Amino acid sequence: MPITLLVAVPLSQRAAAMTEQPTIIIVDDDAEVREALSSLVRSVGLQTKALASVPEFLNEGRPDGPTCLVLDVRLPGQSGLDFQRELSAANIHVPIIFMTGHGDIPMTVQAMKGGALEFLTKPFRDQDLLDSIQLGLARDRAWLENEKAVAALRARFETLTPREREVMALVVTGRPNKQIAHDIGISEITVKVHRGQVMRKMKASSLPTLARMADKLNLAVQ
Amino acid sequence: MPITLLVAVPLSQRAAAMTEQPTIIIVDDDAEVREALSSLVRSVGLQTKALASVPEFLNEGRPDGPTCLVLDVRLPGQSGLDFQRELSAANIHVPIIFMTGHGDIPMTVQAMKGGALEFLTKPFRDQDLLDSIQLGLARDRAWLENEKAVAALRARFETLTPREREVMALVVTGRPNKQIAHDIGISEITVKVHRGQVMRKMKASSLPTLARMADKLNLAVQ
DNA sequence: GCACTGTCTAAACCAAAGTATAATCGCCTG
DNA sequence: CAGGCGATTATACTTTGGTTTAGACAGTGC
Repeated sequence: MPITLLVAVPLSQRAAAMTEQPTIIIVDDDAEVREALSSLVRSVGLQTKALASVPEFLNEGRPDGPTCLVLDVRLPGQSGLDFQRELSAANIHVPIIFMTGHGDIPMTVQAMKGGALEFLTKPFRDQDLLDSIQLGLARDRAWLENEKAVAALRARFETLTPREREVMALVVTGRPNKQIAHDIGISEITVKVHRGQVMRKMKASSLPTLARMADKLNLAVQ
Repeated sequence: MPITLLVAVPLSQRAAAMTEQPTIIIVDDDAEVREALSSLVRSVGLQTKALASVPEFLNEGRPDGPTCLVLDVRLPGQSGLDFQRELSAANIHVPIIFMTGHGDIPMTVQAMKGGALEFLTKPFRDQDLLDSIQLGLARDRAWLENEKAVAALRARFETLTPREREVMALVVTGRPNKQIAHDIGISEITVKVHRGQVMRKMKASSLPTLARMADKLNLAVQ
């Protein structure tokens, strides 16, 4: 039986503490608009970072706390949609709210398909933007929380030796020790030893718990 | 310990055989457009049903096989977006492709947020529609397959007696028999009997398998 | 009343899981 | 080369899990 271990490696570096303050990043090439939006967002008690272009975002570094991007689709250099694609390709997950003065439907469709939270046409009501921002932050908080949990799991999984990983992959399918031993050609007692180690290292209190951890890690036997 | 069983009841009646032929439902009030689209879709070997209005859809009854809706957003009576909301509220899951001659961005955003697959502006290229339809069918097939599996699980779960469900809910948390017995105030051996029954009735070959079934059923102990 | 279902329990086992101790072997590193 | 780690195994036990057989009791429906 050929056994392969598949572990999802979610390249995101955004797994961060939940205690951090939320940050709203506003990107618009028009300084006046930037300032107005920034002021609006600050008026509801949220921390903002106003930028004129996209490269600044990557240079500035990403905040650790819950984040929401407010982007003009038409930006100098790279368009907002290109940037969205780029973030997506780099596996960087941030809720994006697009704004546009002269957008069209295909552009809107592309943005929404790409996972945009909202696509506002200027002029829009302040409250619409603020509502979207709150929704974006809520989603990002949930996402960060999940990401944090998965990262913790992965860290534990990485402390497993190759053999332990192999045994774990089979254990979570529900195969009995005897069968696992036969599958990988070792004795049953050795399987038990590895299995015990896996439970301890993964901090799993029960078999169903371990199975759910494996599922979250996309651990699979093929 | 207060124990509650939560079972998701997915009101959809669309769990059907995978062997059914796909059907594309085209709704447009313009008979010429309807015929042209219908002909286009049939030209690639797909079965179509052309309708002039939305109520017809519900009267006609829904096809059992993979389905994709092609809707003009502006329809006589109820708008396409209203209809989308209605389907969603009724928990009827069908991929929807919208078409429009005079749409705007807010309308597009609403449709996409509502889960629309595509939002095409007339005139569009035939191939764009056909591509979207194929994508819609693929998604619907996957959805139907999953729905079918969950329905089968639910059917088995419903053969369980109240006590068996209670025991199952605790078993899948990983609690040992002795604790479960204490939790619900019966003897350990009775728990074992119920547990065995649960495994047989649910056709679960192992504990992790049973746990995954419970997860799919949204079975929870609170 | 009678059959039936659901629930509960016990005795008697057998199989599987889990733990502790101890020992062997290969490999790599300081 | 000594020490550590990973992997392997054995012995010896304890604890759980799981099945079978058999009996008891309450409530439902015919």
